[in-house]
Amino acid sequence: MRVRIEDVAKVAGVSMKTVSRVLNQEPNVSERTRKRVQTAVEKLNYRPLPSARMLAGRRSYLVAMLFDNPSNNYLMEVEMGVLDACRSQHYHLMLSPMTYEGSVAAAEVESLIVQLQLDGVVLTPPITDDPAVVARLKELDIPYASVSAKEENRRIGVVVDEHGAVCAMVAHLVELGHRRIAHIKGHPSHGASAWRLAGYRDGLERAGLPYDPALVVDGEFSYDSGHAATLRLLALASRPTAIFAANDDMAAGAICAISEQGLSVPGDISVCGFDDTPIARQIHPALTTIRQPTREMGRLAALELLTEIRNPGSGATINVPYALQLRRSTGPAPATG
Amino acid sequence: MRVRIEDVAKVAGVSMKTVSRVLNQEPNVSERTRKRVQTAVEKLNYRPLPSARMLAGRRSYLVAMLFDNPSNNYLMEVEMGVLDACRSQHYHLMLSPMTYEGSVAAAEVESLIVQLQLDGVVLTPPITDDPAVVARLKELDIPYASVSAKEENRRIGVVVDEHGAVCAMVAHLVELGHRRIAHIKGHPSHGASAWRLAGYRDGLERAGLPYDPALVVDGEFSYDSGHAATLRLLALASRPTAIFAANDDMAAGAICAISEQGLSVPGDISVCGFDDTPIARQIHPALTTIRQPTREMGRLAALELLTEIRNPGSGATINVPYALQLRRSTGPAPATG
DNA sequence: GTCAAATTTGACAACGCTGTCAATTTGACT
DNA sequence: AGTCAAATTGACAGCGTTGTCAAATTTGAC
Repeated sequence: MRVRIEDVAKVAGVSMKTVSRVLNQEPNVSERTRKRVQTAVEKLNYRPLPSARMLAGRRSYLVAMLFDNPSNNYLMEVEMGVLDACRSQHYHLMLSPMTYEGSVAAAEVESLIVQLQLDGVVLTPPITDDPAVVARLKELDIPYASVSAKEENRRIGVVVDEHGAVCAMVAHLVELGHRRIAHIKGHPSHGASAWRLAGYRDGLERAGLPYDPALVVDGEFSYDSGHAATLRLLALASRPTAIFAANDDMAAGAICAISEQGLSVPGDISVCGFDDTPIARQIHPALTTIRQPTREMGRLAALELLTEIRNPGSGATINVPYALQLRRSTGPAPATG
Repeated sequence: MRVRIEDVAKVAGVSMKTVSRVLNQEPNVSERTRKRVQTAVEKLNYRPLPSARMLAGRRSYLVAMLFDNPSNNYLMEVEMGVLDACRSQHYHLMLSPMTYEGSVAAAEVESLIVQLQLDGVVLTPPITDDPAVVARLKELDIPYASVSAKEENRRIGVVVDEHGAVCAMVAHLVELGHRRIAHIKGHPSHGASAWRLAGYRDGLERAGLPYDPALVVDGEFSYDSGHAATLRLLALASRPTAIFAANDDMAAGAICAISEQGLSVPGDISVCGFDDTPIARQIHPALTTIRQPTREMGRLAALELLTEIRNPGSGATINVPYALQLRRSTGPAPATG
């Protein structure tokens, strides 16, 4: 038989309304009762029936996550985090894949929000920085949180100090003796691309190394683009001894291209990436990269969104730490070129 | 202000219940009243509120997808397919990650279904073959569809002819001149592991090759397990010239292990996998493997589920085609050993 | 024209939850 | 101890629809 809020109330020895308060994180519940209610909820494995809440409240208790598939892995991790946050607050998640085409996207968002009466939205890159979508969201005055948004679009959400992370990575390469460090840029529409490039430049500057435009080539976050970019770098008169790719996929492509040319990693050229996706550990040599706590980021972004929904104005942007993952793809610079 | 069923009733000059009857195509309404009600509905542009119907009626228009993260990629693809199907039928999807621990899982499933009044469930491997979960689902008499379930658990859902696919792969290796073909098994709890092993054996038999147990080693679908298994194979007195791994991750591990031992792929040993995950194209050499239309499978499974929900007894199991993806990791067998 | 059976209709109570507002408890200060 | 405001809790009335069951109407056989 279905467990109702009334049953939980009985077990906890309080009124239905108090249980409702705990479930919805409303204020004015003593810590002691809150605990008791939570225990009862868990014991009975209670979950509020969505339709009843929607009908009684005027909210939908629904949050959507908008995405335009940058990478299955990344997305799934963020999604798990968001899911986690939603479950802990008895919210539900709607997934909405979008074909990112400017105005179309904005219209799609609007119909989603209006028809489902969404309480809020989680944005993932690159939609975080789609001006049309962001503008529409603001017009509709609906709370939204973003994961790794550019500074100007960032009001509520979560970011990592990508700039600092890249500086640290460059410092690591410099320490290994590298002086000619190349960079493969990410897709221009992702905010991350700019941050990572900026981090690269500042990293060089801090190490007192010159910035050489010839060593910076275009990529678009895909394996193939990394492969192609690397071939261009290898064709240079004076080759780099290290390559920092703006993500792991491109770094993997780079390693492949280098091997194909009969050179070794890290013997001849060191390679490093960004993201620490599974591929980083599944190529040979394993990739030195930067790990973001992707799942945790999804969780925190959703948590902030729910906070904002509950209490407009109280959502914030959270900074989460990065971590350098040193593996076998980086090593001392070769004797001299 | 929202138009309610009461307003329609007033305009049509009948009771709310009669309006409800017309709306739900129930019998026992005279043609004359039906017309009048329909006119009123159109005039007021009335749409019943979903949450109110759900609460009063007993359907939730909610479907859940249960999973225990076998692979982010696989899952995301299936999920997108399921999502697609749900959207097309105005159903909604609940995601439910599960920690797969026998009895715990079954209890969790039950509370999910009962508490949310789910109309149906989509099962993904390995949960498809969890006896406790499947049994509970049957007891609750709730429709469920599974993706790639073992034969005995398969009532509604979608499968590919994995057996045939593996036979075809073995035939491909034989054609290249391979005679000593090894197999790295998958995780024993996945139904797929058994199918793939059986396909391997039958493939050998069809080619008139002997089955040598020494060439079949345990794995568990992970990169590392593939790596370790390969080292065991390479240590054999008489090495295989080809390795068929039960999935791509293990095949990637195998290629890495082979390179580490100073051997070349496919020069010394050919390697092939199963699934055609992104990694297949992101390692060097690119992996020969078998592609399943994962996304489409999710879509079809969900579609069958919805069919079954709407019309009990009408759901079926659908067979989808596989496709051999020939890439660089397989080549002619070496001159002789 | 009558009466029972079949058909059509309606009144009203759920459905499970939250909002409102009043009742009770707590605790800081006389 | 006594007072009063603030914090905490609870009673109860909806939210918009459908299910149940009884009432009203129509039908058809005699």
